[in-house]
Amino acid sequence: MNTILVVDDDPHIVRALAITLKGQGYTVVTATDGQSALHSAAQRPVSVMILDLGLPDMDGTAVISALREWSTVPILVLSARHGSSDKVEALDAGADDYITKPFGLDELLARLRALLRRRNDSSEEVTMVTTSSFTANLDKRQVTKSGQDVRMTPTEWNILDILLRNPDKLITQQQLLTEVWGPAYAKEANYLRVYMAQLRRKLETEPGNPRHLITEPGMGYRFVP
Amino acid sequence: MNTILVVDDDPHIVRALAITLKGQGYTVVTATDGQSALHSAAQRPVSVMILDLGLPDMDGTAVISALREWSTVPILVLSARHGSSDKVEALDAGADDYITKPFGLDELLARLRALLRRRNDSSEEVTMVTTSSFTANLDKRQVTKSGQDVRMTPTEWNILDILLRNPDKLITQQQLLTEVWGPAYAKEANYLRVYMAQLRRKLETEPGNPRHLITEPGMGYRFVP
DNA sequence: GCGAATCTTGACGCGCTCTTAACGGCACCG
DNA sequence: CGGTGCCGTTAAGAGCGCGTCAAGATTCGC
Repeated sequence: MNTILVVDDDPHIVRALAITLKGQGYTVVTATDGQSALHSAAQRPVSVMILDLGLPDMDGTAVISALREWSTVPILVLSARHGSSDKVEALDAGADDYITKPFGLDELLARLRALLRRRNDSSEEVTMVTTSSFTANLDKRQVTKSGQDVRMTPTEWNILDILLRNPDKLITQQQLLTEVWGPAYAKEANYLRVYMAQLRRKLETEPGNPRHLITEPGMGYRFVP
Repeated sequence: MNTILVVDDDPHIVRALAITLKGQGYTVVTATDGQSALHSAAQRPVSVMILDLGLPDMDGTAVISALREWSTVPILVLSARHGSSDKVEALDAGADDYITKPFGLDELLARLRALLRRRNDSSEEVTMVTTSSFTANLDKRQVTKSGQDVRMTPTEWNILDILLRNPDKLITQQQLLTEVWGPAYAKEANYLRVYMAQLRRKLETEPGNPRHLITEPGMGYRFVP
């Protein structure tokens, strides 16, 4: 779940924002001055920081600069000042977006979503699957068996990828054939038999007695970690 | 160098922006309607797209959606409409920022820098790569092999850069072609073969039997340190 | 405007992958 | 006990993808 750090010296605004954001399903952490904001950001992983520039203890751009020393968390700046020099200063200090008060809540939320979206698709989630006989890194498209890299052909990988991303779930033959070869091949169950045998030969310790790439007779296949 | 794609139906604005941006050292490409904007974006790699919502041929959000089908390039929206629903719509369609006209040029440039900064530092972590046969400094764009500097052409470097920044990760042919030549060249696998051979000749100790620039048949290439 | 470096494009041979067919084993059922 | 699907296995031909080379086109620096 995404955690939003809200920093504003006005407790009313903080509370109002917190309620709204929680209503959107975000986890919310708050701070009312620069020092505690930096401290909070260091305490736990934060997805986005919403920062008011008018803080009592330190200048807003100073907070941004300090945070940027060690963190790349997206910063959305709120400010009452409309002057463009303020905006330029904040943005060049390392902020990612800037809204002037008064602002529309829906606009704030939309900009928040934009920041979160970009953050999420740049931070690649590491998808690793390990079993007793092989290890697969779905991100790198790499499979190793007892320390050795296992070469996969495109078709082999396509099938394996689908199965590994759905552990314990039954994948019907039609699903596999449609995903890999296209809808026109939905009845060519032969292909699957050939390639499942190939995959087992490469990945199972005992290909004739598979433990992870399981056949469900009459239905399809299932990957069991 | 960063390439900015400017899209606006008013030629005056396009020219004014182009001059300003070129003055900042950016490479500028322009378009005056949605279709040609999408086409331009597909022709070459673009760092940021500046998009006016009031285009003659298609709705602004439609342009965003169409672009997001295959590209993650940051989009900065310009619009004359102040309504918050317009902003929400554009941002949720996939835009990254939204400025209403009239806007301050310095603010636009600052927001542009913010977008470029995030795009560039999202992948800048490892700058030195060493293998048994060559050493590369990704910051300085310098490669040495057994003490000797190796000259790289721009295209060669672009390819190498992507591979080196993703060690052990399989990069598909489409990814490479899209990043280096632009999405329009996604099927010109010939180019890759020529340039991979070139890179191997320059970097591998045994070009015919590569140890670091590995081909994954039917899929793409992989850099193995 | 000229020369050199770089990029684009086409052709060719080889190896690997995909496709396809045939056969045997197994379980279920009449 | 014989029949019928369904699955696993194997093998072989076809076709495609890759590496390689070379020549023409284009860009870039001087």
